[in-house]
Order: sequence, then C-alpha cells, then structure tokens
Amino acid sequence: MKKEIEENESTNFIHQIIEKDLLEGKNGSRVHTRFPPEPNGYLHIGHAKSIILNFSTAEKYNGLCNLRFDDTNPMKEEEEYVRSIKENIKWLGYDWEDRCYFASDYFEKMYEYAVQLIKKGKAYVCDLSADEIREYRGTPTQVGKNSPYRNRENDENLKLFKKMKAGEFPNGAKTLRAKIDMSNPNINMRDPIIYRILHSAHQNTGNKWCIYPTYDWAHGLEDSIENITHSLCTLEFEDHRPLYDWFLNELEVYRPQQIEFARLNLNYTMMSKRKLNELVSKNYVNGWDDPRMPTISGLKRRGYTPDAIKDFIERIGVAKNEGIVDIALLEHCLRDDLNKKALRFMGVLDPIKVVIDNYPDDKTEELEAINNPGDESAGTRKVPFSKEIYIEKDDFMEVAPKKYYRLTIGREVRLRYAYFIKATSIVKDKNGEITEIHCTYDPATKGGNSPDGRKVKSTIHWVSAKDAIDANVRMYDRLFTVENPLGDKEKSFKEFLNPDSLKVLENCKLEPNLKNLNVGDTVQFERKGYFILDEDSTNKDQVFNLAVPLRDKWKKIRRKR
RNA sequence: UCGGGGGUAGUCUAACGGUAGGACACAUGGUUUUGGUCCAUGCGAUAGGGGUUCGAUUCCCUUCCCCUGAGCCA
Repeated sequence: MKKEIEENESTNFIHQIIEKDLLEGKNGSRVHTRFPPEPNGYLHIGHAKSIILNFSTAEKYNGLCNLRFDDTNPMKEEEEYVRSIKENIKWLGYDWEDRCYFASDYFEKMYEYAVQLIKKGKAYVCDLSADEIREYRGTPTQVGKNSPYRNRENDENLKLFKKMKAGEFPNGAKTLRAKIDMSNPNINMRDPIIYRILHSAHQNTGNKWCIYPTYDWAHGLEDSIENITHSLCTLEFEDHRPLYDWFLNELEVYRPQQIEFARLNLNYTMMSKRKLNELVSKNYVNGWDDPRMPTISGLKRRGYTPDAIKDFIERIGVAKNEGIVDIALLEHCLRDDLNKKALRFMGVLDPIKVVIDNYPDDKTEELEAINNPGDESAGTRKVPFSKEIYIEKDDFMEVAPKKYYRLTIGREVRLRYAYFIKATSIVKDKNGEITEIHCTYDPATKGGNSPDGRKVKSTIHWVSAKDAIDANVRMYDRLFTVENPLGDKEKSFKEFLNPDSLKVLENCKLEPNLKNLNVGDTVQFERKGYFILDEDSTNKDQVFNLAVPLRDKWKKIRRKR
C-alpha cells in the first residue's frame, strides 16, 4: 500500500493528511469522500476541480466517493439541475455506483437529531424575526446578545418545534437555534439557526416538510450518516468547521474530518453561478451549454475532452492559496490531448479560388494524405484534387512582407499532399478585391515532393472546388476582454463582454471526407485548430465549433510589427 | 486590532531544517510536407526586518500586503 502511494507522483496537502491517517489506522484505514452539489444550477469547471479531487482521491486510496445532492433549500432547487449534474459527472468519467444520495433522504433523521439536541438543552425555538436576529447577532468586532427566548424550557422547545414541523406557524415566525455562545468571536457560533420554516414544496419530499435544515446543520450530519472520512470543501467553509465539529460532538456521533482547499479561478471568465445564470437568462450567450461558457456542458460542446480537463486539474494542484489560473494552461491541456487523438483534415475557412492553368480541365486525382502524423496507426485517406481549388485568403498576399512565407506572385509553395504551385496572376473585381488567383503546377512534384530537391518556404492546405462540402464554422474567443471581469467595483462584468467572442464563418469549404463525421467528433483542420461537429448540424449543412486554435507563430510575428 | 485563512518566477505548484524544482507563459535556436507537434537552450521567485541554527522557503518574533466572515444561501 505504502509503495503504491509513493509511486504516484502527484501530491498535495490533502493527500498528505490522508496518507498520515491511513498510516495511523484512522477510520479503519478507509477513505470515503463525497461530491455534494446543490442542484440549483449547472456545474462549471470549478466544480470539476472538486469532482475530480473527490473521485480521484477515493480511487487513489481504493476508497469510495458518493454523489450527494445537498437539497436543503426547496426555493432554489430543481430536478433539471439534478439531471444535468449527473450527466456531467458521468461524462467526466466517474461512477458513484449505487451511492447517489440526497440530503432530503435524511430529513427524518435530521429532525430526530434536532429533538435530541433540544432534549440536551442545546437548542431552542426562537421567536425573533430575521431582522432582530441580525441585530442580536452583533458584528465581527462586537459581541452579540442572548435571545430573550434562549432560556425556554426543553419541554416548551420540544412542543414548539413539533408545531413548527406541523405547519402551525408562517414562514419566518420561528426558528430552531443551537445554544452555543453569543459572544464567540466566530459569528457562526453565535446560536446559529438550524431549522427554518419554509412552506414550500420540495422536489423530492413534496409537501411533507415545511421546516428545512440549514446547511450547517445538514452537511455534517449527511457526512456522518454516510460514513465519510474526509469531507473536502472550499475555503469559505473554514469558519464553519468549528460548528461542523460542535454539532457532531454534541450528538456524540461519528465525525468526519473537514478539510478546506482553494476554489479554482480562471482568468478571462468567471465562476459565479449567479452571474453565469444572468448571462444565460439575458441571452448574452446561447444557453448553459454555449461553448463560451465555463460550464462543464459548455466545455463539452466546445470540444473539450474529459482527459484534457482532468489533466488540467491535476496540473494546477490543490492548495490553500487563492490564485487565478491562466486559461492558457487549460487550452494547452486540450491541444496536448487532441494532438494525440484528433484526425487531421483540410478545411478552408475563408476561401479564395485558385485556378491551376496548366492542369487538365476535367481531371480529378485522388491523393494520399496522412490522418495523424504523430500516430501511424491512424492511417491514411484519399483526398480529391482538381484544376480549381480553394485556399485561405490569408495564404496569399499581393505584396508579401518580409517574413511572409506563403503564396505571392512568382513564389512557389507546396499544396499539402499535392503539388508545388507557383502564382502567376490575379483577377480583381471592380472594388479591387482579389477574386481569383492563377497558378501553374509542377506535375513532377506529385504528393508534395520535389525530385530535384528544390525547397519551398511553406506548405498550405486546400480543398478541391468541385468536391468541397460547405459548412458553417463558429470561431470562438474568450468571453471577456479582461482577466478579471468581476474585479471592477464601478463597472458591471457585462461591460467587459468580448464583442468578438463568436464569429460565424458561413462559407467554409471542407474536404469531402468530413462528410462521415458524427456529432461530437473532434478533428483538426490542418494549420487552423481543433474543431468539433456541433449538434446544430443538419444533413445539408455541418456546423463546427472551434475548440482551440493551433499555436500560431506567424500571428505572433504579425502582431509584433 | 475582532475571528479565520493565505503570501515561492508573469501564472499555478513542489521542496516538511540540507543544491529553491516542475508545468504553463515568454524568448532563442534545431528538426519538420501543418509557421502544428517534437527537441534543445534561455528568462525568471521564497513580501520586509530581526532571531534560533553549521545550515531557514521551512522553526520563533515582528512589520506589511491579500482573501474571507455579521443569509432563516450553500
């Protein structure tokens, strides 16, 4: 066991704690984690960090990880979110087996525990209003004062609590509070509320309950009931740990260990569920799975793979420093993964016609192309070639700057897997726009090799005009123009939305082999980037989403000038 | 000045008293039928000040900076 652990190179402070516990035989040397989402929104990449941490930690130590919905607030939660959360976790490649639980599964038990706490004299029913409770609570620098209801007899508390449960009081009329210490410097310990009255139907329990447990009361109990060993959560719950411990200790039940880590932040996007919701509801983006969204559904539709996301999460590590990770790392992980897996094709995104004057009018050749230069087992394919082809507009320049290696009048370049061609003349329309480039080809260079050994400065991609298939390609860019869209106190994040985050190219010409793709397949368009076939495709028209562009040295050179 | 947490290259992260290392980013060169990939090289950090020690990112003291907490949200 120990050897296994040492062989695994990735380490973080949580795993160090676990390994120490294992060595000491704590919890019977068992590891059991859980991922506890509230079903009140879609999961984002920040949640992916938690999912991957919890599931992979369990995996690493031969333990288990539960999926548990923390559904203690019926006002905000919906079945639809439960569905999407399950789907996202499965997509990431994790399996909770038969251990999908709901906080609401334990409502009865939680109620009994509350009764127990009352009987112990450690909880009381309070009649203070929300405003009054706030006043009595004090401030960080000022102690609170006891509620006038704090010293009710246990029997009266019990009676009242039963009436709360029976629905005899309106919302907000009463709460059940833990009796701890109104002068505790930790505000969470100043007689926290553990039950509130909410006459609201719950998606699981219907109208059975009109009192609902608060997070602090519910969460530790859920962990305890499920025999969780290590309860991993984000830093903002650090202040709640004393309360987590207090409840379980007072109840004298099994107490898991809560460990807090820093949540993930990414630049040029944001993780706020509420604000992401606003982008969706006000149509700044096209739904939760818009490929520009940092949601797991959005990432999936963008063309991200579970492997790339896992690799990313592994690389950023787990610590207690709150940092902002560069989204370039996420993109790198995707390229890294897709470079190994994606088949290459030629697609001209912004086409201009090239006529090869000395090529026979009606001839079509099938030329052999390599599917993945890094993976011989991916094989080869045939690509049709003919007299008229399309190339990218920016692969030709009438006046070529110094470091421009591509096609220009008089210069010879290679058409990938085809022939060397040399530009001879251009045709322009009345606006001075180039409409056609005329070239000659060298028949001896078939396949792209020159028998006389002459070199060419660049290789460009192309598509046979008469064989091309049409497609729409959605070019995505970062959603925001600034690293931290929430970082400006005066301006709304909406002012930093990138107006160019989506550009639709409607006249793309693709090699015919792409016809056989299925929705969700990801490919590389050579020299351009990785693209995924989107679900909006029809039999007639394919729609591709840019997942991530290839690194582009020429772009850098151009930018410098 | 109340409580809790945190400060290691531009970014994220390791080193647990013993050569400050890795990844991304950036830069330069090589290979290349993708200005991709790959390979090589370079750049570059312990917030400040004291102390303990043969030796401190690590332990102690102190100053500074950042985050977080006053929901019947989670």
